[in-house]
Amino acid sequence: MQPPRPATEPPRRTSRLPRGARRLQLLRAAQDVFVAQGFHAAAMDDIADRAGVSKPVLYQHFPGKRELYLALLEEHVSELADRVGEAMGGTDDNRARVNGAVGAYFDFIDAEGEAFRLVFESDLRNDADVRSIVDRGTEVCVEAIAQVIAADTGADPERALLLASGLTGLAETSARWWLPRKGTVSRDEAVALMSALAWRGISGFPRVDDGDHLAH
Amino acid sequence: MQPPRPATEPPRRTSRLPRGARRLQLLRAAQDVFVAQGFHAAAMDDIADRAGVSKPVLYQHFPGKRELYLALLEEHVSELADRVGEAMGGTDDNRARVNGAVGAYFDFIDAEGEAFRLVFESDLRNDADVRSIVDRGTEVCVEAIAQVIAADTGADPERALLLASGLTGLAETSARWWLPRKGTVSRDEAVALMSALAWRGISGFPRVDDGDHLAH
DNA sequence: CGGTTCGGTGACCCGCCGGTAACATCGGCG
DNA sequence: CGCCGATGTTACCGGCGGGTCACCGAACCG
Repeated sequence: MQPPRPATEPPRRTSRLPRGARRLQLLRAAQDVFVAQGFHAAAMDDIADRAGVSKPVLYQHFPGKRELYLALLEEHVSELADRVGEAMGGTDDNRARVNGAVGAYFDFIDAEGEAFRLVFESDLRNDADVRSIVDRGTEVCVEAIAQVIAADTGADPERALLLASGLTGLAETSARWWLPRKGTVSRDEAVALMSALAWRGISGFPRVDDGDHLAH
Repeated sequence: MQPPRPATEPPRRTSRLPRGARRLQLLRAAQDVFVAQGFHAAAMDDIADRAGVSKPVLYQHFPGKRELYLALLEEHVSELADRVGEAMGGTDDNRARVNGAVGAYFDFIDAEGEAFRLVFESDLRNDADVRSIVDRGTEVCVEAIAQVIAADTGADPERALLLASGLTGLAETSARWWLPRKGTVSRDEAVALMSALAWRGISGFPRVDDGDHLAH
């Protein structure tokens, strides 16, 4: 799993690294620690130790703990938003869109490193910047889906957004439920099942020319 | 050393209270502070201040910050689980069950005091006890729903649980999306819309006698 | 009216951890 | 070689906040 380490992995501590490489290594180490312990329980010393380096090095690359965290958060929020965006834009078949979007959530949550916990289980949601980044990410996903719903059912924007938010919740929550139970249901089967649920639900709102009688 | 206190100290503080009443008041104060600031940002002094009392009083009623938090968490997790349980047990009509369960999530999230944030946005999820309480709560909700699904569609337990978890996610996420937008869509309309989505989805899995071909 | 009790307080302790200053090396270059 | 500027390290500071101690005063009771 680890990238090809230089065979010169001696008993020595990490040899000196150029700035760029060190920075990436620190980001990886920080992600591991933040995911495993959360923001508050993670100490800067833990992160430095995990990178085989001392604390001041961290501060040579990042101005503070919060900023380090924000960088990682931003990265993974964008990742999810991109995947969902691709699922919406990559086809004209709405059934495939649903399948793709549900798959995007499952793959994001099943990704190596459990980075999704930074996004969905952040223990820094009180921080205004964190809240703003996370909320903006879900907003992007919800809006991408709502746009398709509005276009293909004629639902007014408010209701399309509400429906879309429900679908993202369906995908996110079922993926998180499934993750520790991967052994019993395969990824493809789970995605197929949840896509079927979502599709049967949303395809029940057919195209109309005025969107006023959806909720009966 | 210090001349007598500037006697201009205005009127008395809070009147004395019997133990039980004080305890309840402290719980209310703690909930307000924990909801507004999260566990980590909340200081015991904040909670005591809000109750118009000094910190040691807090420790006469609760052994520590964590325990105080756990008491509140437990309370609200049970509340949600009870509401969902009632929605499942209160009727035989599956359409009504869906409507009731979705309504339960909306009401829980729309409740005075925003206590739902303790459950769904806890910044102490790393704590083993917190995780256990929250997970157990969602498990109870998911199982209650899954049982009905399994009984009425013949789906095997694993898949019924997965479907049920998706439905809870749909309700929870859409309710949280709706909350700050109450002004534009009424509670009843939102519940009706999301119930319709969920019902169309789940009622597409009809009763069968062997549960093996649901996910095609 | 003296004393016991119980609700309540100001002041303090101390461990943890984010952040920093001062010092140590490695390696390239003229 | 001897300098210099990056890369790293050890050791420290400071404050925030959970938790505690010694004490106070109102009421109640005999």
